[in-house]
Amino acid sequence: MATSDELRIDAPHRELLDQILDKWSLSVLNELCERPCRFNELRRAIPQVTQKSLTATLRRLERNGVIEREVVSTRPVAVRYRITRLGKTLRPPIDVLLAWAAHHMPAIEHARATFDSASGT
Amino acid sequence: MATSDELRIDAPHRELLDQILDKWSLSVLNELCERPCRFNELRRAIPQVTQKSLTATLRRLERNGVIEREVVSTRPVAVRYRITRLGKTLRPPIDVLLAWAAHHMPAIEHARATFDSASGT
DNA sequence: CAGAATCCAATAAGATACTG
DNA sequence: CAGTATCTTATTGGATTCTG
Repeated sequence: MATSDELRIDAPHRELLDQILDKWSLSVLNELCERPCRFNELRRAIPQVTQKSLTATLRRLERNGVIEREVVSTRPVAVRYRITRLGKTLRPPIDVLLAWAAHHMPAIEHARATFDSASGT
Repeated sequence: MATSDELRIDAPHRELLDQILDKWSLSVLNELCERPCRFNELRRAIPQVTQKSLTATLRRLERNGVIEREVVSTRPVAVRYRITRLGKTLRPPIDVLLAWAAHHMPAIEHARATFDSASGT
């Protein structure tokens, strides 16, 4: 039993995971799990991300309640992003995922090579 | 200790997770974890996916070694997709993820509502 | 510093038609 | 049945400029 509907992936769940597991979110969450960061700190920590994409990612994560944005009114302004309590609960799932990736990476690279050579020939 | 580099998300890992956790992969893997499926069975099981996206998703998953494609040469041909041994190891990470989503969905919807009303005003 | 605005190129997604 | 091919249309991503 529990084979058929143990896990239904309905649209809301898919959409949610899409928003939290996208290209840059994992890196951002990973940074913010370690310490609060300012905008340009994050840019430096994740060099490949553009300012535009980083902004979009931060907004999305904030909207979903996993990070929060605090404006420190100095001159010039400082903005500090930090992980929320809800966001912290994401750590175990993400860890499991990264552990999976790290562990199986060799097998996957082998599979890719096999696939590519089979197609390329 | 173990705060700073406990988890580095390097490019290969990010790319890998991108390929396996994308919009349709979770649904496809979920179906194939339960039983082998033919192409059109998958289409019916995941009604929103287009034929084009499903084909792309299946190729990508096959390339990464988590599913395999078997052609049964009847007339007309049948194609059977099934999960591989490697693919089965994805189940626990995915389960953890879906459990997280299911459990925290209410909190997230609340966060979204709060965020949206704060912006909209 | 922390973005918003804009423009443009590249890519992805949808719809349709066709094939072994 | 299980796709491929093609065309068109969003949607994304990068680069650049500007601002409180």
